[in-house]
Amino acid sequence: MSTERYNPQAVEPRWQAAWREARIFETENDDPRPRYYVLEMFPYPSGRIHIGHVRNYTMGDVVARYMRARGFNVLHPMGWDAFGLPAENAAMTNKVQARDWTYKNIATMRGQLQTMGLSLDWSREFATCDVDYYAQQQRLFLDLLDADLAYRRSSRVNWDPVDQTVLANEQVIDGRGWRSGAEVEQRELTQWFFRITRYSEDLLTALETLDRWPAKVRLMQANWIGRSEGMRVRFPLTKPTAAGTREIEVYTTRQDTLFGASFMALSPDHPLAAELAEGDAALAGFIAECRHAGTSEAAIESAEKRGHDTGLAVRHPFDDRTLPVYVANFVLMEYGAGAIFGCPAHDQRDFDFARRYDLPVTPVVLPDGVDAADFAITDKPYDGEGRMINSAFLDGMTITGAKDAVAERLETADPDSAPQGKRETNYRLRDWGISRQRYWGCPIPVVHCEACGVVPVPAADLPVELPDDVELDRPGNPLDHHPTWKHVACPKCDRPAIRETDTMDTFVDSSWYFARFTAPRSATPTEPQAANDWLPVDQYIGGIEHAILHLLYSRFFTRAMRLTGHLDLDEPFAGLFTQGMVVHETYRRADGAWVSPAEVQVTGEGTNRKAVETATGEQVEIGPIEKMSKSRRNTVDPTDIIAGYGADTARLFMLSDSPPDRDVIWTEEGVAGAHRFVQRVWRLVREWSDGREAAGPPVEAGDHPLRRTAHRTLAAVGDGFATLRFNVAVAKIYELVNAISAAQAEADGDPATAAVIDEAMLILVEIMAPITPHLAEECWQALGQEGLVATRDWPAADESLLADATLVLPVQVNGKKRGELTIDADASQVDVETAVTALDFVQRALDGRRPKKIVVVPKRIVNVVV
RNA sequence: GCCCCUGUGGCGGAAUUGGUAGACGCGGCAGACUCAAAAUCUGUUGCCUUCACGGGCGUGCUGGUUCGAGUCCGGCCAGGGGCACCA
Repeated sequence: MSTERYNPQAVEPRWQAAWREARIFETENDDPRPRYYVLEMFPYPSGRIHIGHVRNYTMGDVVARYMRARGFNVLHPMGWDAFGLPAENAAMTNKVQARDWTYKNIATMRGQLQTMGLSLDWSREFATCDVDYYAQQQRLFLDLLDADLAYRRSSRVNWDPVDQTVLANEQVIDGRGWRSGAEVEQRELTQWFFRITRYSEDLLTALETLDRWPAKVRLMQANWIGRSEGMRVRFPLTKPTAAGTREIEVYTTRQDTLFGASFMALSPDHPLAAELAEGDAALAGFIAECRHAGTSEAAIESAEKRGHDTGLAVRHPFDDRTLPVYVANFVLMEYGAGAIFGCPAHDQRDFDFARRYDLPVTPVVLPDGVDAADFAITDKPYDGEGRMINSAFLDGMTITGAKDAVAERLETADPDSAPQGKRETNYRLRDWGISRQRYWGCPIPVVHCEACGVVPVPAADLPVELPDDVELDRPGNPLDHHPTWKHVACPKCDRPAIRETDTMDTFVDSSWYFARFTAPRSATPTEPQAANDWLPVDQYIGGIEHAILHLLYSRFFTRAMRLTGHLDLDEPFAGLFTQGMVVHETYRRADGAWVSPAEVQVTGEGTNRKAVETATGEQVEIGPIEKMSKSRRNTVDPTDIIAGYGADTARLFMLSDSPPDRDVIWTEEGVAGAHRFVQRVWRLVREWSDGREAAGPPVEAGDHPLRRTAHRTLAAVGDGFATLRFNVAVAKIYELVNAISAAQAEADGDPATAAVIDEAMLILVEIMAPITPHLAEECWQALGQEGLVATRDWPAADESLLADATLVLPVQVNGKKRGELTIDADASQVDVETAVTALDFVQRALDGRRPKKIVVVPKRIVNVVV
């Protein structure tokens, strides 16, 4: 008798249709079961799904299917992050509309996702470029404006003079525009911002409540927010400037080192620097030079600490010294006070500056255990702990003590003058600039009127729709040079006015989509009840590359939506999982051209592995394993894999072996291995069901080790799914299959054993269903079961089978394993000690002496110390 | 420069969270079936030593805590990631 091979091409579409017809994945908001919201970061519709999507959505799908089996009303939606620059570029290159290109891609990718057999609620699907979606986003913008969380200000931006557009920092490569190649200028432009800094402290402290987030992501966000405690200190100038400036305010976190100060430095953008430059051509030149300096990483790293002496001086607050005032290229206007005092002995940057300009270096912190006479700062500043020296009333204090003492004194004003300083907490986090001079994004719904200023578009006039007929061939903002679009009547005074032509950063779109999924057709941005019921997302899954931007913006936006009454919670994602990338080795021809894996034949082992280009027979070099990318041509098309092996094989492979948060190396052998397992399970099930009659009529399941294995596997796999340790769950499933095969080989027609195998088979199929859902349905049917596995409740593991009646305990002598002890599971500590002492090898080791100690760890191990 | 993570067989990795290191898979080796191949099945597979029973070593290196360390602590080495003039 031969069993046909499992044919995924025929089987998978059939079950996908069955699920669709039964509408089992469409979720109702008023379902009485407890809720569970699983979400994977929605894709950008670039054209085709890639293998990273397959991994991401498979993980989410296993969680969704598992939680559904556990009795939850599961929300598992899908949508499209559909605005963005690639659509504009494609439109330009291919002479199509950005909209058409985007929706065509969405259709393609939806079809591809549907071949994966995902348990998605497609009835809630939307794209962020749907007018319905961005109309609601415009309402949110108006609410944020109202709440003073959105505002306009002038800001320095990267400006590409050829494309005539603002570029994000990520789009500036070595000081040049990534597309045009033109040298990027710093330009002062009026931009829209979201006031994320209002929540700096809250966004930081609330990280502690996110206990189901990776520690790494929380740490990255904490560093990004960058809280530091210090103080503002005012230094009086020895004489007022011509324009009447009398003092300089600085920010410092090291007020303890005040007695080590040897200079003051202003940012080139500091108002006082500008004031002085009016009468000082050399200074004006220096400032211009600073502004011109590159903003690329390399430029900053190699930039020397340089300054320009203004000739001014300030008085030290605690002694009668004066300090020279410089304008220095390394001081940022955006942070603190835009001015610092320099303490060269204890700060690398200040040290470099002092060496260059020959300023004094006075140590004021003495490391513990070092003699003051032996301590000198020679080639490196000291930034560690210690006690204060050379610091008058601070001498002998710790750094912390000195910080408090200085703050105390500076904050306490003389009766007839203002305090000289004030404690202040600063954050690295900046407000979020959302203006983009782009076409394919959500229009910012305001109008500029000469008489009335910035006027919000009235809610009744929303949405502000994007026009279809834009010219993308000209440089600059297509909305700005559209002939009619921007010309409107002022909503306030009805006189001719101009629409805002900037659109919103696409990160705004993805900052609230998870809330929209809870009521995707609502006429308001959310239905607060639905949002509050579903949110926070119980399990969010996506790439680590969004650790800061998307995840921080979403946390801010949730707070903003709470303030404006759209939902009532702070944290959008209760559980976060960051999955690793899919990587593949690279192949390169002698002429340097990359060759795709599909065009290569690899043979041999280890160092003898060779790759040959199939078409030419030419040997190609096997390069390092890298993230799949178009430029390296080391991508694998999921469509080919699914067409060749089936979705279940692709899904199984993605979850096998590699822990889900680590990178997985895509190999042909690995995929083939997963496919072999799919075939093996099918063969096992088919042969069993075909031969089942021979095993006799069903009887009570016998007491067979397979029963224990099956129930333990059931418990372990459920646990693996719940904790997203899919690779371990898969290994346990393999073990169960091995155990069933072995039991089957020995069963030999025994009806009691056959009944145990029957039970184990059903458990196997049910625990595999979340991973390989099509195979599971097919097996379920082959085993003569009714209905769909997809709608089955997760089977309950029999607790009594999870523990053994008899244990085999490892026995150590002096911490080294020397043998085993077989004993009843409920044996007492004394029983175990007695039994262990009687063992041959223990007797030999004791050699007549009494053991010094016997350590018995219940149900685990025994250690005899002699 | 600062901060963080990781290091286990030929490879991906597991280890009940301080308790039998190497589960499971890939690869290898040996065998069965076959005219042959594919597919499938069985056995074996950390290193050294021994005819064998057995013994020794072994989780990057090094020291420590402990009856017991892959797991905890100190120092070092290597690889990866984040931030980057943030005062």
